[in-house]
Amino acid sequence: MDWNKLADVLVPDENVKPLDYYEALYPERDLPKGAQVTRLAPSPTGFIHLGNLFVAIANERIAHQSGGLMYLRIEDTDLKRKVDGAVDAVKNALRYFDIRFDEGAEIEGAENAYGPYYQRERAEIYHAYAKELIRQGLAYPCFCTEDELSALREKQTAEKKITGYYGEYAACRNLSEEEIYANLAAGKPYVIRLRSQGNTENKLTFRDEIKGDITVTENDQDVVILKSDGIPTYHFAHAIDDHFMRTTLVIRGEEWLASLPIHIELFNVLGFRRPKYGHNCSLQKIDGDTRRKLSKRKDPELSLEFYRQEGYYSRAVKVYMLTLLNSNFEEWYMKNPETPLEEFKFSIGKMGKSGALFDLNKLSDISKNELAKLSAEEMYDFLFDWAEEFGTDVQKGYFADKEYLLKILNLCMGIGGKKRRKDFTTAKQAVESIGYFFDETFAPEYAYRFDDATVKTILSGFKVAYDYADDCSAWFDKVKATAAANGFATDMKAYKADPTAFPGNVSDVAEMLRVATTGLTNTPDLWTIMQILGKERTLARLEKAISAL
RNA sequence: GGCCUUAUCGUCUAGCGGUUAGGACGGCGCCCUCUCACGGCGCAAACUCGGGUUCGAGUCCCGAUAAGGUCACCA
Repeated sequence: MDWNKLADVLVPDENVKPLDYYEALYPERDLPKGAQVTRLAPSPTGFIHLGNLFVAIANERIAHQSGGLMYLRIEDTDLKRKVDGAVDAVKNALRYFDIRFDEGAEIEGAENAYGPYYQRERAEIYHAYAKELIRQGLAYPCFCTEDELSALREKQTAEKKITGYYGEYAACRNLSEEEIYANLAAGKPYVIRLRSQGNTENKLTFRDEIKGDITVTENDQDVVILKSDGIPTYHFAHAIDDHFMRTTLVIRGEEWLASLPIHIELFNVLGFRRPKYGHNCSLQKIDGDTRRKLSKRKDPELSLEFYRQEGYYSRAVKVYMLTLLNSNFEEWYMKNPETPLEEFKFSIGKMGKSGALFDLNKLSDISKNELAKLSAEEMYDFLFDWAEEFGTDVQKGYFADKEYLLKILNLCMGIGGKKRRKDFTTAKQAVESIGYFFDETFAPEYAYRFDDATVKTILSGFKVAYDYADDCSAWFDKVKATAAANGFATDMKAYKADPTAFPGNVSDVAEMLRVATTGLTNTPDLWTIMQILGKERTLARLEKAISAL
């Protein structure tokens, strides 16, 4: 058989150059010893997953910490799944979480010497190597149809054989020259398959940077390397791209572990040195009573977009990812709350070996703490940005009077007090929680723990006494006076000694006032709220509450 | 089902032959307190089950069980 001729017929690409050309075009990178070249290789499906971020952070940390670099490669070999704007979504997500890549898709300039970074634009390179494999008799055309393939799979399943295209089942593996050209002449579509030299009887130990030593068997599947449209499959593109982009370390999801034998064989057959691999466990979630990996299809609420919409503070999400990624991060962060995250010594060896369950509680806790570090101005900006994109029109209106809002934020964040409050978890929640400061969203559902008559006299009594000019203690004296006038205890010790001697205490009176002015039982300091609200509005709200009784 | 991987409080985990099995989130209780928070203190809460090896096993070995991943012209 004339393999050279067959290669030219099967992979007609006039741009293909000799193999040396590519080696020279993409030379070894000149980096310090130990520097790692990592990559982010999303497929542009338009869905940015929390898992993508998880892996991205690990890749980014290791690259930059080692003095190396991380690049962005778009794996767009599957036309069917491609979604417009998906690359922008990836870039936006990376920017939102402040994950920098050094070269790759959409970056202009000389530093992009290892491009192109869109796989579809790299067809020439894949073709060059596919042809080479054909010439060496290590790849061949396969004319099997989808139906034939699924029939084969069913047969194998029925016979309890391992499914797939291999050995005796590889129908096109040993087609004669005449048969091949006859099929070609008949216009049958074909793919290019690897002629696997492996044997599953042979096991080898593979060292994974995350999981440690694992046993893998040789690949014996004649996997497709070039699809019928001439575009490579993931496996083939992976081997070629990570070789020529000079990747030193591939951190990817553990779903790739199963295809590692294929990749090992491909690297061998192509004569490339393999990068190191770290297979990262996927995040899981509880689904009913089983836990499973987060799935794009089933868990839209775990897309990164979800976190943006809810207004999670990006740094909080990042910190949470880091605590899951490296178990010693949390302790480090507690000791070094002010130190830049980049100074944490990220260790690939400390990455967990089993999948973690995503814990929204923990994220909320981290969010509160992160948000409590902001100044009122920073909080204003954060909330403003969120509201602009996701808020209601009324909520957008909150930002019209910046001075007013800043006062509210200072109060709700406990700025100026001994301790910061931690009332805010997300932008959405924060904006909703301050709604009572605005008449448009002040919609109280008065719920008192005392009978209407009592509440009415207390509210009325306080309203008469209230003076906007009172300072905090004068104001509270009036609260106490109102309480006393109605027989309520003003001395908590006395009240606690004998609660039955009083109808209630000052705290109950304060709660009535709080409910009347805010509609809520939980708010920051009431006196300050009244100060912010202003005299007119405070009085109006008291009046409204009284007349509602 | 085959193959690979994993197995410590509800969750994330520390542990790397001798520990009262530690921390964080969540839960609960107490204190502080005009409310709510914040903060402080405390409580409950775990080594999947069998066999070995060893003076001694959460830690090493072997099984069982369970869970996860994967078996495409998708990545």
